[in-house]
Amino acid sequence: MAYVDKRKVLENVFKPDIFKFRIGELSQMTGVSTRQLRYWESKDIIQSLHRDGTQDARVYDYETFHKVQAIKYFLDEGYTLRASVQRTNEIFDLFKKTHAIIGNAVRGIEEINGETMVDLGVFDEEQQTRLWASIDDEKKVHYHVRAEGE
DNA sequence: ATTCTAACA
DNA sequence: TGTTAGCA
Repeated sequence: MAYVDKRKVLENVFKPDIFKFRIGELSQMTGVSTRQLRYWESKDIIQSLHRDGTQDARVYDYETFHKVQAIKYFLDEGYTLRASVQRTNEIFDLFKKTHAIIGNAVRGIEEINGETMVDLGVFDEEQQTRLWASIDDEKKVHYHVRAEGE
C-alpha cells in the first residue's frame, strides 16, 4: 500500500465539495425524477455544472443535492413547488453556515495516552487551549479541553 | 449504459 | 409530470 499523508486524507474526508453527481444518481439519491430535475433547472430553481467529459451531461454538486432533497421534503409535505423552493431558500443559509463550520471542524487525529483523539481546533480566542473529542466503546462522544502543546 | 432534447397513442 | 423517440 502506498504511503498516504494523514493530513491530506483528512482534508478530503470532510470536504464534500469534491462529490459530484450525474442526473441519474441524484435522482436515485433524492427520489426526484430526472424529468423534474431538468424542469427545475429550466426554471432556475437549481443549477448544474454542465459538460461531463465526452457527453454534455449535467453534473450536480453536494450543495445542489441538499437543495433538491429539501425541496423534495417540502413537496412531500404538501407544499407547491414554488412554496417548497421558497421555504428551502429560507433555511439554506443555515445549511451553508453549518456546512462551513463542520467542514473546518476536524483538524487532525492524534493518539493521546493510548486513546484516539480528534482535534477540533483551538477552543479559546487566546489560543491557549484546544478542543478534542474521543469516542468510547458505547460510541458515546466525550469532549476534552486541553492546554496547547500538552 | 446513460444522458440529451423535443414532443405527445 | 410521465414517457416516449432518436441521438450522441
